[in-house]
Amino acid sequence: MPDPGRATLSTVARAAGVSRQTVSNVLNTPERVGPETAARVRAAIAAQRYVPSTAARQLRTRRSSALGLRLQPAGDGINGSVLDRFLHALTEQAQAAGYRVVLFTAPDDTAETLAYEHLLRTADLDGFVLTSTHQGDPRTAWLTEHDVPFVTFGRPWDTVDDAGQPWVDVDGAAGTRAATEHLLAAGHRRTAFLGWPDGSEVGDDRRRGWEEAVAAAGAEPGPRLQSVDDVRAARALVTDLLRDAGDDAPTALVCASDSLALGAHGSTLRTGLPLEVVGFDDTPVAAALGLSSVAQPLAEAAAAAVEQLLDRLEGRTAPRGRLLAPRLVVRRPT
Amino acid sequence: MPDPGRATLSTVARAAGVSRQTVSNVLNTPERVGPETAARVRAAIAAQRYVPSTAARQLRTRRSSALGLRLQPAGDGINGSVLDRFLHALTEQAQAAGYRVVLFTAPDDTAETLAYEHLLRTADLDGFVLTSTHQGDPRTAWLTEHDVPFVTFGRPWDTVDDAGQPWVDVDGAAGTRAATEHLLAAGHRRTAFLGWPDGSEVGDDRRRGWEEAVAAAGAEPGPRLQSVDDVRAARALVTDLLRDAGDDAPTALVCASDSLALGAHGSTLRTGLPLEVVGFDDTPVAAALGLSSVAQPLAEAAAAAVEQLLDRLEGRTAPRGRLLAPRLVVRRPT
DNA sequence: CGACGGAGTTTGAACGATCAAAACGAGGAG
DNA sequence: CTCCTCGTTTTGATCGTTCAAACTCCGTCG
Repeated sequence: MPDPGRATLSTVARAAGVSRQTVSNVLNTPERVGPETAARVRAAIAAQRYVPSTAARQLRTRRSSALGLRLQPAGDGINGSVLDRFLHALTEQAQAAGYRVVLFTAPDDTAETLAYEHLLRTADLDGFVLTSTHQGDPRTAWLTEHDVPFVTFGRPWDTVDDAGQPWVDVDGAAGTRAATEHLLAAGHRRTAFLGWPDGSEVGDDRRRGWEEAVAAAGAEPGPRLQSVDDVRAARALVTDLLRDAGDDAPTALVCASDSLALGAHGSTLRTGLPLEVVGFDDTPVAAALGLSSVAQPLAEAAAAAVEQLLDRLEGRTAPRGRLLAPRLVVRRPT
Repeated sequence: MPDPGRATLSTVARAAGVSRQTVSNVLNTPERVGPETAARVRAAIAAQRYVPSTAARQLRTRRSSALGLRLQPAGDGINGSVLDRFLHALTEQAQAAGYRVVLFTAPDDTAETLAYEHLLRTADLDGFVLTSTHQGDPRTAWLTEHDVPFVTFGRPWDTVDDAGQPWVDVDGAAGTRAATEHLLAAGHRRTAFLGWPDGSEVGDDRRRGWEEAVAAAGAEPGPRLQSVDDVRAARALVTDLLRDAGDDAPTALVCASDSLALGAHGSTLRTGLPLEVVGFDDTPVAAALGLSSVAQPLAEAAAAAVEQLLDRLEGRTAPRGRLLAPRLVVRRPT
């Protein structure tokens, strides 16, 4: 109820001395409008500060210019800030392209598919952005089956039926490879890896980068540790390693996340033993502690995600799938 | 385009043998419909899985059932997770009430008011949720002037013209008071406070809680430190304090944020001097390091914010402003 | 010279809901 | 028996846009 005399197509048309449709054409299909008429209409639009009503447009075209994103439960929170930054960049990119981001929550992936259905019916969302995809994800299957446009932040890990879905991801292996190469170049002989339990696609990918870099350098691989993504668990594990390994102890450690890196860092402070730690995700915690970390190009990822989704939405064909290179941020502990 | 034969009021009406309007009445003004008819209609609605189109409803009623929220630039990131959790709870609460949360970004507060105008015209947002309000905030003034409903997470700090705006906030002073009392009860004699530079409303509020608790206990206040909200700066400051103070050194420290607490904690690890640190916001970092911290009831705050905004939107009158009590989470360093 | 074609523009009908007012039927009062 | 009222249900108009088809010029071609 802010403005009683809101400008509409008709008011603009009247002012410009043309019909509704012509005004509409100026906005949507300018090539159909004569240059002189177009100028007159544009002037009227500007004068009345006319902006089309998305509601009316949506009703007619069945497109809402809105994208849905499920907000995950906060989780660990250290790594959580990754999604936070992604969300920010995503909103910015979508906004620049004339789209809005609408949030929703769901307790789990299955509930999320129900939410899709509801949102599609009520809000006519044009598409969805999925995060944290994993093997056997019920969400991509549902969306594909119902022919709903979407893009995933995360590769389609299923070897089957990744039927040309658009996706964006960051090359985790390349990140840990760069981290490992950096450590080897700095003179470290034995580098260890601290990752998550086997079976997590993202985790396995990051471990692979370390393995490859060690092998490529012809170095002897240090121990390969596994811990759930928890600071204390990681600290205990690393402390045990450092105490028991003696002279064989690695002098550098590549971690699959900053949570793990924070744990390892705590262990070095406690034991006083030297261990250069590299984390993953370049969270504020890593920055605060002066830990090197692999930074995901989140703004770029968000931009690519929006681009892919819009390509699909607006009927353009484009290469599907985009793997971005992360960047190692080198710091010295302070 | 998911379902060609989408259910509408008309299809439901036909199935139930009534008119469109009756179906609409069943949903919006049930008291006007006969009980037997209502049952029949409801059955048809369920059978067709009918959900009203927000676009059509919005076009007619000029209400969108959507709330806008500006996503702040990530900032520090340690404390950033606070807004993240608030956002999650807000989405959940809004969703439960049949509202959606639409995001947008803006580089600064002034640009944010421009975004309001645009969003109101195009998307017909019903209201806004503001975070991080401060003195002389141009946003609340703009919204009030244009008669746009909103609620702030943060008190109206301006003493003037806080014209009964609805707001929700957490009692920071109560949080630091509880923290200080906890420390005093644990036997600490000299407790210090590490806050932000004077002039920040939130910071001053938190400091006040510490001062009051110390005074109430008749204890001698320890030093009052000021640092920008940065881990390294805080660590340096606390290290200096511990080294220089000698026997007078405080044994406990109340901090205005977990960033500061993290810095102080690092300082104790380095110097080896004992200092019990309490943080603020109960971020994952505090949990990871085993630091006590004051937890904001974010879910409750989000619920209260939605409630206040909806009271306004749906014409109910209710008390404006709600101050929530935080909760001290006590941990022992691990 | 009339039919043809195409660029530019207009008209009427939809999209799916709600509002306002009218219509309906049954029951009670005069 | 008629009129009125009240509770319930229906009808027509409307929100602001886009689609599809029609219309108007005007130049060209057979």
